[in-house]
Amino acid sequence: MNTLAFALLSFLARRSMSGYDLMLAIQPLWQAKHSQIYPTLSKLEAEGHVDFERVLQHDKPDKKVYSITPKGTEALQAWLHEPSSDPNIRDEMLLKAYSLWLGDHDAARRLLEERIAYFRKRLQRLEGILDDVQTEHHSELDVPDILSPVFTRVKLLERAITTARLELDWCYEFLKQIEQSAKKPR
Amino acid sequence: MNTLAFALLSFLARRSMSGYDLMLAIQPLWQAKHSQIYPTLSKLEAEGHVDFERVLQHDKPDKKVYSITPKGTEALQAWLHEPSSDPNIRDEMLLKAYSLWLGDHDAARRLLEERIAYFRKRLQRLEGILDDVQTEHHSELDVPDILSPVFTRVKLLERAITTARLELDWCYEFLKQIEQSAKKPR
DNA sequence: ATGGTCATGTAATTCGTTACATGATTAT
DNA sequence: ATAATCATGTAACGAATTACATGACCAT
Repeated sequence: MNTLAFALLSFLARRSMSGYDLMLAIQPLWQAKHSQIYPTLSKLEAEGHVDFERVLQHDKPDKKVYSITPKGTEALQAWLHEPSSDPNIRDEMLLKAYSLWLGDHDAARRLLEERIAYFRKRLQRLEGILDDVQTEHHSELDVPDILSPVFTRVKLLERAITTARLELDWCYEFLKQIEQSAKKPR
Repeated sequence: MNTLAFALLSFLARRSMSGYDLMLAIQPLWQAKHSQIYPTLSKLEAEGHVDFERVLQHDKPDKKVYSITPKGTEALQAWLHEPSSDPNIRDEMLLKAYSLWLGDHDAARRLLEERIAYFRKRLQRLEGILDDVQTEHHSELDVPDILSPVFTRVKLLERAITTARLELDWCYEFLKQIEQSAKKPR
């Protein structure tokens, strides 16, 4: 079982859903296309880690609703005890920022503005989700309880929001310095 | 040309070095193993984006020192103007944190302590490098100048340091909440 | 009509990791 | 002796993206 398989189990442990739902839900934590998710679900099913029920829909296409099995839950719990591999960040923008000295102020500006747009959108989405979760489960969140699925979810949402804000701040400051640098006579 | 190829050009644009040196230097910005770097360098050489000189060493094995060509610099500059793909983060630890509600306090503790150790080490390394760069180029950094390779490098180092500190803070707070949660009778 | 969402799959290709291979020097 | 660093490469495998394929429903 690879990390994607455990990622799918992580979501199915919270609620049963279709491959399509998983594809959408999984994105913030582990990006994968449907072409990778469907075969992985088949494997998990063959191994007995998940099972599924065919749900017929009149307006939309039929779907397979997957659920985690006891065996799947055990595998997921065992995985929690294993050491994790180092975080892996691949960001083309950072690579370009590193070589901006070879470019012009215009390229620099566009590079950062693109990324600012991306993080603004992301921030809004994340803040909306956190808001929903907090109003829906206000009572549960007074006291930290790791054994609550809501608590761990909120922890990750908060983290995503703080990092997004930080990324935005970095972009804004860099952009400001680019404008300063552009105005300076050389 | 893929992103790795541009990553290699980004480093060679600053100074000529061997595939081995590139393998070490590239890690903070784009992780790649030597088995991927050597063939990519061969391709870049075949395309005329880089060339190399064989340097004989008496104490160590001989090496090929690669340099970027004018064609390579042009390709790199053109790449700066292209839109960047979204950042891609793969972090097993976050996935496990999301499912910690299924585990025990001990698994949670170990998960975070592992990550704390990782970021402490990383922070130290980054702060050391930034220190060296700043003392070596103090005068250049008074006024922001994007067209200076030192400036863009410092920007990325600062960013890496801030995010590492943030990650650490998040881990510490989470760990504290885990201890609180463990003490509470259920 | 044109494009978007819902829904599931396979095939081809590229990217990335692990393993195989070699060999000298230096430190513990 | 044993492991680590320097140095370069190939082969096999697994992971991930892109493209191919189908089809209904809904909004503009």
